[in-house]
Amino acid sequence: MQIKKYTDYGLRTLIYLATLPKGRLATINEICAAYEIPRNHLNKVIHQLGKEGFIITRRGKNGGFQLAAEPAEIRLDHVIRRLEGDTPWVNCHSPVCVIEPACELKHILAAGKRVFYDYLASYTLHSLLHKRNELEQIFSTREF
Amino acid sequence: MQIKKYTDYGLRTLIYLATLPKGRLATINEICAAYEIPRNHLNKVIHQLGKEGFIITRRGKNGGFQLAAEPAEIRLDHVIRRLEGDTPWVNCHSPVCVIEPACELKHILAAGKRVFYDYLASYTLHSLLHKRNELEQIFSTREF
DNA sequence: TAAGTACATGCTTTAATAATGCATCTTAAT
DNA sequence: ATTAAGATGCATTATTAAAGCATGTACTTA
Repeated sequence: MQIKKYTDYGLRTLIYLATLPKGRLATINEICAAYEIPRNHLNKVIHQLGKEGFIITRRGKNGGFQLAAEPAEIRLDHVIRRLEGDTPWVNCHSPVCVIEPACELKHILAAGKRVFYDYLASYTLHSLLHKRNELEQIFSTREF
Repeated sequence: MQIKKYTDYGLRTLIYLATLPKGRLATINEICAAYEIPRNHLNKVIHQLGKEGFIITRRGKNGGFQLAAEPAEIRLDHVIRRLEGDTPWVNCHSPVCVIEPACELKHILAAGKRVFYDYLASYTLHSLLHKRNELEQIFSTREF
């Protein structure tokens, strides 16, 4: 039970973007450098963030990406659900569980999962910027 | 984000035990057979269930194990927390995340995790026995 | 319009961890 | 003593996430 690095990288990307002046594009290289994370993996994360509509990407020279909405409009439950994948937290098939039709567990865990995401729904990207000044300082001391 | 088979096997074991008449011991072999799951893995699960005090194990000939308490006294949050391991749902170290000191994410996810387990705390092993008759029937048609 | 730079895409490989297998030990009943 | 049960530790396999690599496509700018 732990979110994937993939999801983590996505959230970190959004945090980074939120600290930039509006309209300024960031690049994949810039974010790899800032967080010291591998470009190839981040590549895929950025691509999905774009597909899901959390960021707007632009190809070509002087391309890059920026937030598609205000930080306060980007809900954490949405981001994590999409990046993490929204599968059940218990797998009753493959291999099949013989008591599956009589078993309540999947329903309880599904409800628990809902409760978890409902809680996250009260937070947005903006909630992650509480120490925005510190974040900016960390990033500023890392860029070339 | 999915519970481990290990945890799943533990829950299934408890469900099986709860359908037995009080005082009757089950064996690892019996449960592997009932669920068609590998003995070696279950072995470790049973051992931990005993260590954690959810079941009482007895070695030696005619040994086995039984529930250590009434189903209604065995809380699902306790069982899952122990079997699943109670680590944070996001890993900010190894490798270290450069914004860790300024980042709110871990606190929000930790709170979400608490909300999840608080929800599970309203359920017990008894909650999993809603279709007890069906469960017993499934088991009875599987035993030798 | 050619060159360069950025994201997009698909495939392959590696790493991490869960799951399983195997051997042996310990305990208890008969 | 023998047998049957869980306990324990190490080795192996399977699964999946993570990372690497190669190349395609879009867009800017000289």
